[in-house]
Amino acid sequence: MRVLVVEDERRMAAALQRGLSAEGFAVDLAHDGEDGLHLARQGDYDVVVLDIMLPRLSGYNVCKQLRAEENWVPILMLSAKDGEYDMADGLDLGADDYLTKPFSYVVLVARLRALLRRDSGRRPAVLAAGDLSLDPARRKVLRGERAVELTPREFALLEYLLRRRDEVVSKAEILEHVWDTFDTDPNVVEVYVGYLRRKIDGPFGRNALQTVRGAGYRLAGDGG
Amino acid sequence: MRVLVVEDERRMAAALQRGLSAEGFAVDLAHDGEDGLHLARQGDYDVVVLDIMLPRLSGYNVCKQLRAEENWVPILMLSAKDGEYDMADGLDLGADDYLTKPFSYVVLVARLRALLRRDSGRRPAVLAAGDLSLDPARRKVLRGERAVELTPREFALLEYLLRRRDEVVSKAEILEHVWDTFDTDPNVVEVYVGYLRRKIDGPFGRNALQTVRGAGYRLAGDGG
DNA sequence: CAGTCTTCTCAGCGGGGTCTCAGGCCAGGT
DNA sequence: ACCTGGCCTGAGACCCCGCTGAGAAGACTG
Repeated sequence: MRVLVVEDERRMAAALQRGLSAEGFAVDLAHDGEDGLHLARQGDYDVVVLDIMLPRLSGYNVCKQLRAEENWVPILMLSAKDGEYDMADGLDLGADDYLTKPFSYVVLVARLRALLRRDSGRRPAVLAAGDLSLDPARRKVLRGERAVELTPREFALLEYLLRRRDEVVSKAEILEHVWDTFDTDPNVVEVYVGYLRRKIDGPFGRNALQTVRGAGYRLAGDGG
Repeated sequence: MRVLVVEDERRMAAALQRGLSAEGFAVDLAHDGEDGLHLARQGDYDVVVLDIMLPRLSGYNVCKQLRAEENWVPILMLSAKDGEYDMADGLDLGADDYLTKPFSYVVLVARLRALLRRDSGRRPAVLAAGDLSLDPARRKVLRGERAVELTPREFALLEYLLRRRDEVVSKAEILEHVWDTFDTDPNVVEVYVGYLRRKIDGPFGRNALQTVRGAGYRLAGDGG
C-alpha cells in the first residue's frame, strides 16, 4: 500500500515515515503543498495524509485542486485544533477523514486502514440505505422523494452512520468522529439520535436508526 | 482487560490504578524500570502504560528490550513535555502510542481503548461453529437463517466461547474475560450459560454449549 | 436589539438487563 | 441406595441505560 505524507515539519514527517514503513506501507514524503500536489497527481497512491498548514500551497487548496481534477484518492487531513480551519471545513473540501493535532499515532494508523478498507475504487457520489440517501457534496438528504432538512451536526452524524451502515457504532466512536472529542457526555449523542429519528423515521413505523443496548447504534442497510 | 502501569511517581501511579480499575481494567503497578520489565515479561498484559523517566531502567530501555525479545505487547508511552525524548523517539522505539504530561485522564483511557481495539481489527470478521455464527462488527448472531437476539452480556459470553471453541473453559477464566473480575460468585456464569442455551440451543436437542463437570464449559465446534 | 436556529446540558422516567438467592436436580462415589 | 457436591433454574430486586422535554448559551439574521 502506497502512502503519500504531505507535512512540512521535518521531525514529524520523518517519524511518520518510519512508523508507517514499519506497518508495511510504502511511504513517500512531500514537504510543501506544491510538491504534494505534484506527487498526488501521479496517481500512484492508495491514500494521502495531508497537513493543512503548509508552505507555498495549503493542504486546503491541495485537496480542493485534486477534487476539482476528479482525483478521488482517499485523503486524511491533519490540522491544529485551534487552527484557522476545522473539521467541518475539512470534510466540506472532500477530505475523507480528519484528525486534529496532537493526534494519536495509533488512531492515525487505524483511520488509514479504515480508509483503505472502505473503497479502493471511485468515491460514491451519494451514500444510501434503502430509500434514504445523502449527498455529501450537495449536503442534501432525501427520504424517498421528500427532502429532509438537517442541521450541520445532524448531517455529520447521519453521514458517519451511513458510511458504516449495518455496523454497530459505539457512542465513543461517534463522539470521536462526529464531535472530535473523547470527553463529552455521551448523552449528547442520544439527543441527536433522537433528533435524527424524528426527521428520517417519522412518528411511526420506520426504524432505520436502531438502538443496540449496551453497544451503540446501527443504521439499517435497507433504510428501515 | 489487564493493564500494567510502570510509573515511579507514587501519587500518579495510585491515581491511575484507581481510575483504571473503576473503568473495569485489572491494574498492576511497577515503580521502576526493572520491575516493569520483569512483569511485562510474564506476558499476561493486554497493554502497558510506560513512563519514560524511571529509576534503575528508563522506559526507553524497557521498551527497546521488550521489542528486542519479540514481545509485541501494545505500549503507551508517557513523558514530560519538555523531556529529553519526544514523540518521534517514542515511536522509533516501537511504542504504539505516545502521550505527553500533563495529559487528560479521559484521553489516556480513550487511547488505551484504541490500542486494545486495534487487536480486534486483526480478528476474523465473523466467528462461527457449525450453523451458529457471530459477527462482532454488526453485533449479529445467527442460528442457521434465524437471527438470535442477545443482551450485551450474553453476546460477550458467546463471543468469548466462540473464540475458544472446542476448548474447555473454566468459570474463572470466563469471569476474568467476560466480567473482568475474579471474586464474583461463579453462579452468575451458570445463569448466563442457561440464558444462552435457551437462545441458541432451543428447548430440545442441540447442545452446542456443553457442561464439563468440575472443569467448565465447552462450545462444540460443529455447533452442536 | 429582537427573533430564530443550533447546540448542548440537565433531570426525571420507564424498562430492560444484571445479578442474587434459594431450592431442586443430577452425577459420581461410598 | 444414599450422600455429597456441583450444576441448573425460576423468581425477584435493583440499577443502569437510553429516551425525552425543557431550557440556557451562543451564533447568526434582519
